[in-house]
Amino acid sequence: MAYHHGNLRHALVRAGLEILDELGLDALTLRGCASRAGVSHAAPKNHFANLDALVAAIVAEGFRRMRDSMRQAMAAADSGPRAQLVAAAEGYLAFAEENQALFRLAFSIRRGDSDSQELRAAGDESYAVLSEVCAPLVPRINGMPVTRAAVEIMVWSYVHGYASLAVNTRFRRAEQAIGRIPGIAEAMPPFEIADDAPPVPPENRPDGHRAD
Amino acid sequence: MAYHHGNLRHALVRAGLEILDELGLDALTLRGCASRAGVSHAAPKNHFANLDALVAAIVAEGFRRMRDSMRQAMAAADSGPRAQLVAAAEGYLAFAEENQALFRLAFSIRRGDSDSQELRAAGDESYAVLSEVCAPLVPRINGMPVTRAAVEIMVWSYVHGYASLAVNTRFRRAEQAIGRIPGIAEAMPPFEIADDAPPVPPENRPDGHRAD
DNA sequence: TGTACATCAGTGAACGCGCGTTCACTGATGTAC
DNA sequence: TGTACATCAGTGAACGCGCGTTCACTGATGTAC
Repeated sequence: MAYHHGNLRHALVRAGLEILDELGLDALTLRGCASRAGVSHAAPKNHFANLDALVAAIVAEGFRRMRDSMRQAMAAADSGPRAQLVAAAEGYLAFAEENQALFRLAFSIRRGDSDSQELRAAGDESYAVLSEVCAPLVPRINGMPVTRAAVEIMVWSYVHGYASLAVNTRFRRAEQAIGRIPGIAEAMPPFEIADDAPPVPPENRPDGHRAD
Repeated sequence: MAYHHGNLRHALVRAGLEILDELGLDALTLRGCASRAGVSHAAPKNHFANLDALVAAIVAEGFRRMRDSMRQAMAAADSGPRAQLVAAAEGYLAFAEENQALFRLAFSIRRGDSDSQELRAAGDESYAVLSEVCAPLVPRINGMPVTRAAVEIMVWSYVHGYASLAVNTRFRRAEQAIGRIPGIAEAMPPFEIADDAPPVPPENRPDGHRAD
């Protein structure tokens, strides 16, 4: 390998993802990433100011993969709103199960105003999928109108909670007895679905993910 | 302070809880707990074989406090099954919000067959509350019968997901716009409630929390 | 087209830090007689 | 009731480890002329 790496920044993120996958969260260090990328342990300094910056880049890539996982499941499913909602949920869950350490990391780092542009954008892109599949849901609970944000939070809470428990606890036996993401298809949304609902344009979506 | 501490084990757990609360997860070390408990850093060895053992004891205490938080909310609520379910959910959420680092820790440590008896018991006690308030829910979704475990997982996923997102992300503005735990009262459970349902005896409860 | 030179992205040794752990020790406690 | 002694729960110094960070350096790259 040449003295100049070529794309060390990207290689470090890749190394970090591999380390998370193979060795877990505790093994994610600057030195470890550098070593796996085949450079000296001081080299990352040229691309990331500190470990937090590298972690942010890794998590951003995680959010993009999560988005891709949802999109992929959606592409393989029927095009109806309900099928798309279910598919997005299953993509979310699949990502969590296949990238456990990354999933945990993504939802345990402190997000703040100082987040990198990249991290914000990746998080938003992932959330946008959820928002999109929630769009056909009529924002009304038992006849009472609610906000779109409320609809999204309810769906997100359910899917995220299920994924989180699946990754962090051991209720697998019970899960197998009842099928994946029970109720998301038939019962979870107490919402009606307007099958011909137009998608909500991005600028009208609540930014629940970053709201505060 | 005497040479013999008296109840160093308990003091170390207490110290750990304080450290979590004040300094966060990263600051939770054997040395830190020892220091805060006012003993030398080698002293914990007499009570905990290693950091994991201390963490297990801390998390066990966390689960007991979580149980207490739910019980307390339930005691302050109406006695009807629906009110009790909502109260338990709010107790769960309140615990998560008031003990963020502890909540994260409790659901991020690897649980396994080697878990201490204390940790298992505490986790079960906490889960038992959830199981109890789910007991009046008729295990049927859209007319289709499901297992009790499925009911519990659906409710738990929703409540846990909401708590988890509230702690780990920033959707507070949206939350305030729609009220706490939206839908748990009116809509979350797609289950009928049998108001005169007898509580499920413990031995018949699925052990979803530790299922595998 | 070739040369000089500034800039960039690496190297590798060194540093200090806090961590868990070990170990010989010592003071306090409690029990046997 | 007093004494001997085993046991227990601490102390404090020392160790090695991996971490992030610093710093003088050097090899590679690309641009000006």
